[in-house]
Amino acid sequence: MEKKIDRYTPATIEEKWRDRWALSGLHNTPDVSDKPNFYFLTMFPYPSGEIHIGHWYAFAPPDAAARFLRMRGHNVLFPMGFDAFGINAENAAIDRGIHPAVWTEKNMAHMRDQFNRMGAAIDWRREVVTCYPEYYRWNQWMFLKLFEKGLAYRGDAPVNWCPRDETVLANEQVIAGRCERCDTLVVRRQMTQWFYKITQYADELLKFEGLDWPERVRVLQTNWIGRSEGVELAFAVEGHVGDAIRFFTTRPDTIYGATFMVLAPEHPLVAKITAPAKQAEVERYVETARNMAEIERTSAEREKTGVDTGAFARNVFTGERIPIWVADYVLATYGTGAIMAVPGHDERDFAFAKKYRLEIREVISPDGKEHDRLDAPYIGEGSMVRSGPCSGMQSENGKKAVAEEAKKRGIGGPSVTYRLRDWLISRQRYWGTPIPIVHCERCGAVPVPYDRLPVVLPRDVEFTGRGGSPLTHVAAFVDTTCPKCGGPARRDTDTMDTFVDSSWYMYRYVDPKYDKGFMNKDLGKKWLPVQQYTGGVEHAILHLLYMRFMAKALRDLGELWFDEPALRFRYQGTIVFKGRKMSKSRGNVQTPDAYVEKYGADTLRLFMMFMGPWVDGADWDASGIEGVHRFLRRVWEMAQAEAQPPGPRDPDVDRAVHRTIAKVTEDLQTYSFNTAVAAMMELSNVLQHATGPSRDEGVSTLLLLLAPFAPYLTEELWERRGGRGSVHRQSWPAFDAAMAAAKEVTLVVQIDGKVRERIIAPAGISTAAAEDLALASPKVKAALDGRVIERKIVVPDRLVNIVTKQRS
RNA sequence: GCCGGCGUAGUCCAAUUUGGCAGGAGACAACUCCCUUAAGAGGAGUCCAGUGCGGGUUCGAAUCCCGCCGCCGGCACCA
Repeated sequence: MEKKIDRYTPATIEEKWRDRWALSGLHNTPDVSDKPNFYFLTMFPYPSGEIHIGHWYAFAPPDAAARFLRMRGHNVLFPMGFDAFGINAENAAIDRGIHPAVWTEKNMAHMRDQFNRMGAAIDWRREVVTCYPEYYRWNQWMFLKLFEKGLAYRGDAPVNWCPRDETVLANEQVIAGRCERCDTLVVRRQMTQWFYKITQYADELLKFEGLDWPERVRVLQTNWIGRSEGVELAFAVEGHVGDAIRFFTTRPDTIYGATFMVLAPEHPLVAKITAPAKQAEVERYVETARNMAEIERTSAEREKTGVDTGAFARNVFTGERIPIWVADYVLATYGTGAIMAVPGHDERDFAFAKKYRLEIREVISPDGKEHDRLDAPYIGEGSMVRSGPCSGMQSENGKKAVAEEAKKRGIGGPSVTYRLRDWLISRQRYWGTPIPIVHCERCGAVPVPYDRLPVVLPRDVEFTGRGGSPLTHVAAFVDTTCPKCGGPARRDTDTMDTFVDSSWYMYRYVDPKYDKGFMNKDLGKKWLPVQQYTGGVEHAILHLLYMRFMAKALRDLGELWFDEPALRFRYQGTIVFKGRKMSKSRGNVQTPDAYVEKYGADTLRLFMMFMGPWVDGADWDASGIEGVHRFLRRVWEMAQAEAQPPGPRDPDVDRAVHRTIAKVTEDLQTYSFNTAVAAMMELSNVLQHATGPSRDEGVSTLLLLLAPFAPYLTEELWERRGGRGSVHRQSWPAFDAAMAAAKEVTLVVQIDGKVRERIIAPAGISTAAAEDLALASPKVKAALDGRVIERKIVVPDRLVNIVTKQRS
């Protein structure tokens, strides 16, 4: 009797299970259970309004990995939320007159729904939304704590300004001179802003001990921090007692070749020391530099420019007067913003000296001899020449000698400089966390008392897109009284960088409603630190660095009991479309909706994981989606076929099943989703031609293996096959090495590396027996005719290679 | 310029960790045949590279080493 199997209609079964799972609370994670807790976190999205293909790629594979861990016996926390502050919402308000809060709320509602369609096993009871006052009040609380500790400070510095977004940016948000968000060329501005002192943790951030993070991310962070060892020295300025110029160098051994000094245009001493005759020229130069786009100014290709200040410094080591120049090839934001220029041994100084006819002197010689003319700077190490008492020393020793001498004279000593700058957190935008500071004419910058938090972002605001931050025009917000003296005062109208929000959100998920602190520590102790974190590699030196910093700062405030927020990190590559990054402005964003409708969420999930290695990303091309859909349809048919009549087991089928268990288990641990899917396809190909109990059991095992990948289909089939409870509550199939082991192997027989014969042999055959078997083969005998055997190499269960030479 | 990573059938990829049969693990596309349908589809099979190029190590190299070429990231006047 033929059993009639209905067609696989994903839309029906997916809707059915979405409802049932929601009702039964299948995805809710208890804080305590009989299983060990496991915190699996994936970077939360910005609520742009649409879950696109890139989101699927970021979320579907980790969801499968988290589901896998559940079946492996862990109590897995897999939360989701929204990084809900940010400039897009504000721009929507300006362009379309929708309030950012309304726009964001609408988008989140839509995206939650899309997440659920994807079948993501999210415990929504723990959702975190960063734009709610109950969340951002803890941003403010942390700010005040950091302020008390000196880890938050207000400083006047040259900062990155994005003219399009009309706000300052942190260094990490400037990519190749352009705004990370909108790609606009960034300019420098001198401004007083709030900073978080991430540089205090520079050395600790370089340590990755105990962290299972990809090499690539560690290298990116290490380079970004840019630790550099050297000495810091000071040269006195002629006629300006007490205004010595401090500078950093990694090559103190070249100090006898320092024939001039250079200050960055923003250096505070420039105005002070410039000779009256040069004043106009210097001012003009500084002004020009100030107005230059950052990218142009820092381009190494551009010809160097500068002006003489007319002032002189004294090179303590040579005793010479050396001119002080101003040039924009010296960066105000690195080291002390000043250098000793050694044109003989530095390419940049050499080019500058050539152009302005400054003295170029050789003080390091590769061969120990003095040379009169240098055609190019010599960058390497060597022996010191024309270096007074140090002459004849090797660079290596000279470095120490100079450092010691400087220390003795009290003008400097060993020093370490970092490329990393403090994190600028102020933003001149509305849709963010208000900085909890009040400016009083008498008391200065006064922190808002803890009991008056949160400082709530006013809702009633006009969005014109002109005249700076909308907050500055809201009198009800700005006008306040000083918490200290009670006099009239103004609130700080800047808001915090949204990366502040995301630097600690992982602590909030454990109990997002908790109102006695940023984290419910009793529950936090059961979950933290995060055991597995996933997300895009583009955050390697943004979010991931800030998040590590914040953990260390909170630890030092006594709020955390660990050093690192996430122990293991894995990233996904980027999905591009026709070789270009997907973005709204390019108008090439690919949406999943049509595919979900046609093939179902399970197919799209599976396809996302099948496209290729997850770390590699891919160029979006849906042409292969039919293949995975066909596979699911075959599983659908196979799992509902008549039960097999009783009969003998089939060891070949059993072996295929257990090898697949091993393969999928391993691949899920290493995030090799593509090969896991391939292995399941292979198994289904085997099962289709199998019979007997091995087939029935194999199909059940396949459903379990497939459950994390295709949660809807497997749940439906599990039910139809009379499975008890949810397939997602089942234990992961156990691997049986004995069943996976082959009883027979194919031995390849090579003669001089060329394959001549294949022999079926029992597995585990001894070396001697394998050799005998090979030599007994007629084909081998024929091939050996006229040759002498030199040696035999046997790889157990794989091959026999017979090395010969011509019989002489 | 510097630092990473990657080059395998028409396409996406596997085998690289641990050197051991590339009659490719899995797919897409194309083609042939079979079976079907209201339309979709389904099944069986065929086609297709010798691993970017050159050298080396080895009994044996896609895999290890060296040098080129190409592509993709990141950094880039950081003293």
